Amino acid sequence: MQKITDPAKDFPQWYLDVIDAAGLADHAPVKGCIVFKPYGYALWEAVQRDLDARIKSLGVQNAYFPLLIPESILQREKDHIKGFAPECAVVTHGGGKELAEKLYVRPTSESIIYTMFAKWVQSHRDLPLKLNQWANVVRWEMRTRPFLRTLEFLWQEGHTCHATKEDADRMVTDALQMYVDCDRELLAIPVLTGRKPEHEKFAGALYTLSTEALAKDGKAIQAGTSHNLGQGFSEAYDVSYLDTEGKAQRPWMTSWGLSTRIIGTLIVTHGDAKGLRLPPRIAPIQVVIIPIYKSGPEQEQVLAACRKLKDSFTGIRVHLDDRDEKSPGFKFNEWEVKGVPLRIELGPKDLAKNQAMLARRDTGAKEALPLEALTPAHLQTLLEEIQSSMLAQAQQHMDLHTHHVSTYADLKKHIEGEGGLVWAPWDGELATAQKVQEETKASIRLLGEEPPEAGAMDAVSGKPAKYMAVYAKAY
RNA sequence: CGGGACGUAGCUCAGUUGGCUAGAGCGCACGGUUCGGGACCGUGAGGCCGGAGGUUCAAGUCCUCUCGUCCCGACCA
Repeated sequence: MQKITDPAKDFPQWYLDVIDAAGLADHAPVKGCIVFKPYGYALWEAVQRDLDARIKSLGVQNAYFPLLIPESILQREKDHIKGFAPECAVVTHGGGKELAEKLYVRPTSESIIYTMFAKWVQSHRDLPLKLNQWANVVRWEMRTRPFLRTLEFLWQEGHTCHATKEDADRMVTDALQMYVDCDRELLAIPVLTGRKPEHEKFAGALYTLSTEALAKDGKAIQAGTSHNLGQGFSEAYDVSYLDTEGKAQRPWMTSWGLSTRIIGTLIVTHGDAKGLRLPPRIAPIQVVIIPIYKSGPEQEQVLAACRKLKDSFTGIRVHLDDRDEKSPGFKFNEWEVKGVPLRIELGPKDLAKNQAMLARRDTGAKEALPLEALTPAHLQTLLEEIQSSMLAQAQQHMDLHTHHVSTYADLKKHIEGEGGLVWAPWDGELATAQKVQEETKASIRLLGEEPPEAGAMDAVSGKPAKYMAVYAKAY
């Protein structure tokens, strides 16, 4: 197995090494696409299980819409098509013949879903209509990297239709909170939330809310986003309903999504020089048991003890690595690369003392424990402790790399130094944001909920500030 | 799509001014000895040198085109 590049020396190479060494994904024979290997797909399945339950608890039902969207349908919302057309894959032939109308491979599904909403929504009694789909989408990105940006990616996209702006606003914030909860509780990823500036919002949206995580290299990553689409899509797709007074009304739409990019976010949030580190709640294997023995009678004794231990761990995702051809040292390293939170080592010396060694992946701490103390309850407690410890570590990293500045010099200093999230007053002008982006590569990730202090000036332009903005280099 | 680096065994790479039968380490298969932090010995399998075209008596090596990967930009989840 290959050695992993030191993340301090070459973070991008470290990222690729971890994906390879941990067996998460492989390059596909298609430009910009990856194959999810079973261990990597298991992570996505865990996200799906967790998020699907949360989505349903918001009263949203799952449905599925076609992959291919007729050009005429995609074109109906002007801003939307303008934003997405340049990065779409287009099907021009089918059945050996050129198609009369081109079919777009969905880059997102607003257009086709709202075309159906137009049929399904007639009365105020049909609202709210709340659907979600788990799907793949294609966006022809110029630059790709595994999980973080691929031509085809997997995600869920929620689409809802409401009678009032207030209802839609509530849906948008509920969806965003759902992502915050999933990020924090399942993935132990702390996130910052806020509104995107006008020039960064979703094509065709009224406004966009997003969650931003912070990678270990100081770059920001969007980890879940939620849009209030206003009435523009209702207009474009001719969705209307009759209110209680029999008057035709335009409903309000929302859409929100979280993609397989979250797996990349997981890697760059928690990974270390030894490889992947997985928070217990998402880990496909939470505890790995490694037997240690010389060939001979002790082999079967040790293995029997390991099996007994494994069988006693009900409710825990446990794996017994009983491969005879690999040495214990090899196994220690392999499971550390794969990020398994807890390791139990059991050998003849332990057996003689009726104990086992217990090692934590998050801290590296190792301790001897009597076998009778290795109960499922004890392990569960420990796994929960690791879960919260990993969230705390990530939160600490984010806090340490969050700065508030009032001068452009300080903004530059932080961005060009260790990176991170930099709060600065912003005058709301696109030109100011562009100047910063050109000179520092940092963009405005989101705007704070609170307005700037009275009299605060933009750190760059010197004009009166309208917002508190978070600048960062981003993935 | 612009700039840079690179495509030789599953992986990482070596291969001299173009020259004879293309190499190493790791991994893989088999046998044996091992097993408390990536074990060791032996044997073996595995290559139209990314692809196409060209120059040449002769191309992994030189030229052109093309496809792909990685990095840095612009675009974006």
